Amino acid sequence: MYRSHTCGELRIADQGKEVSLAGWVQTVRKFGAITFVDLRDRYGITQLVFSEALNNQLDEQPLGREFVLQINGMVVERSNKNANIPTGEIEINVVSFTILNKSAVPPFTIQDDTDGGDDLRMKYRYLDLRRNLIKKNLELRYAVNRAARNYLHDNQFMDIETPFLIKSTPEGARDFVVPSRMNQGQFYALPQSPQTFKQLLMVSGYDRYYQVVKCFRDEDLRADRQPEFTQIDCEMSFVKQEDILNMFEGMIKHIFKAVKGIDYTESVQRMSWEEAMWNYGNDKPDIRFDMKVLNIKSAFTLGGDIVAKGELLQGTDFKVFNDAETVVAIAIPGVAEYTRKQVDELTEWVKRPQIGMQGLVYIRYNADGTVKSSVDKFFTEDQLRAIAEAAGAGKGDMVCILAGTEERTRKAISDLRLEMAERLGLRKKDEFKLLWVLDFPLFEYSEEDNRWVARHHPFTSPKPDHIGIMIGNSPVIENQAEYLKHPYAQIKANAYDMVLNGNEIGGGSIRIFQRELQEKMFDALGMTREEALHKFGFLLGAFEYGAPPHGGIAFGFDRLCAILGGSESIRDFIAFPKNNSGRDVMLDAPSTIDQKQLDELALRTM
RNA sequence: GGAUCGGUAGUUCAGUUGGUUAGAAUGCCGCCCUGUCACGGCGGAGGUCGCGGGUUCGAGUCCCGUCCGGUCCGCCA
Repeated sequence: MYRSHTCGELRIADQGKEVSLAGWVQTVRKFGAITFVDLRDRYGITQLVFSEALNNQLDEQPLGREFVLQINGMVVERSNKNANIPTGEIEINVVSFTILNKSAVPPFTIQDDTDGGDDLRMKYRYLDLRRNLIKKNLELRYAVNRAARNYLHDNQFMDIETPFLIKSTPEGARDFVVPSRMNQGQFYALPQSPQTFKQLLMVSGYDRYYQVVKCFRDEDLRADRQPEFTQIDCEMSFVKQEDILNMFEGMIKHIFKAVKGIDYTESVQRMSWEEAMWNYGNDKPDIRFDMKVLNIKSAFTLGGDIVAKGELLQGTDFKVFNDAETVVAIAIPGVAEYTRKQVDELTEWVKRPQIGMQGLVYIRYNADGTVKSSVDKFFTEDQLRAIAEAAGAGKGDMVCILAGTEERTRKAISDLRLEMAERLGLRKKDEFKLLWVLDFPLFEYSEEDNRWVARHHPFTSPKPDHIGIMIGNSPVIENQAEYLKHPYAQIKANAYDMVLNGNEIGGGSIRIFQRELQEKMFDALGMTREEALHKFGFLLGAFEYGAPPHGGIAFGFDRLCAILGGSESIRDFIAFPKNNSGRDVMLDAPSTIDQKQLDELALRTM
């Protein structure tokens, strides 16, 4: 027996017990005759005391950081207690010890505030995983996993595995492909999600399915995006949108409670995609704070008939605004006192290529009620005050106005809103605010291909009222610039996203379950009948045999864990993540393969 | 595909207008220390300044190229 207890277990009540412990040497603090060793395992740290009697043996077998050590000894009360660790009231008087394995000097310290950089930590990930911080993240990940599974199990969901080697159907993201040896020249694809399989399971009558499942997308990485990632993938039969929203609102609340101890009792706020774009410039708004967008002038419409025609600009003569497609503003609380330098810095910030604005117009709403702006030449004080107040500014606030083309400007005001909220400390890590965004457009126009593409995926059903638009109009786009006026641009989907603190954590839809409508959908996407049959014949076929109405949702598991853990980056919530270039620097993968392997696959390298 | 920041001791970083022998902290090694827990004290070792080229009397520093890493845009149904 290597150990009778773990290193996080012993307390003052265990005093006098003879115990054996095994773990890693965290630190060695050597004095003349007495040596303290902190022994660490997954459960904690326990202090060991090596008295003078063991000095000879310690001289022969010196201990170093990360040595694997097994000891036998007696639990005693400490004379100097350490309130910082749970085992701090006791220590072990070591009677005998065995070095189970030596360790090379680790390239970085195994501590919360490690001196290791990201690159090094990834290369020696097995050491990085010893650190408390990463361990806590993985524990949180497991807790979220367990909570989700418990909830789904209690609601009659059944975990069914679906295959990883499937057919490539390049709609949306790029597929990872795997060459087939037995069918030379042919390839499997790794699933971007188990979408069609879970729909087939609904056809088969497994009316509540879930899976915590790896998905693969061959696209560029980000701090919150990995090429292989995990989804909590769910599907239900005989449900309408409302049923799904309720079921999975319940799941997230259950996770909040189980993992964070949070009672999220209020019902989750809902808004349409149009409202989100209109009020926040973003389809996944962070609603922990207000700062809504004022649409001074917009090419985008809300509800089809409410249009900002620019009333606030009437009688003014500022060419930049008058010529712009879209003019939007936000009121930033409490920054009317910003210095010239700070405003200049903000202007530079919006002019960066990533934001791409030409400039920034500001209106200071001073504490004394006066207004001062960068465009005083073109506006009267009353006109400026009217804009400021419409943006929701009060005394002491500053209004920032951006102008330009619709899409870019709307994104820019959203970025500015988030940036300012971040700087003002309004994005609190320990505050969690959920939101359903509903009624997404069914289609999105792809300039590159000059056709409509599915915004969610091609299995998403249109709003029942909008099916007529699909049936009655051709998807052909005559004039690229006018695509927003095409009837297809108005079609809304039975699709929904769950947003947590400005992050999309889940998304789903009520699916198409009738062959005719599914075929119409493929038509709309510019797919020929032959193509549709070739790619999705199995699904169309299945719809012929009694497909029930169904819908579902998938949650980004890694991202959910990261947010609950208070981090922007998902990497530290994945045991073995890839780096920015999609490489595993520990394995040094991807790598070349042997000529023999290539030959078997009938592949040639470049 | 693009933008941007970085690469100097095992590690994290500093390094002035281009100028003598490239520094600090930490880690490592040695000696001292019986109550430390970020132990302390004294001493020591440790460098292809990512790589290649150029400018210059002289390059860690300036220029060009390249590789690697971070962040972002595009992309991610």
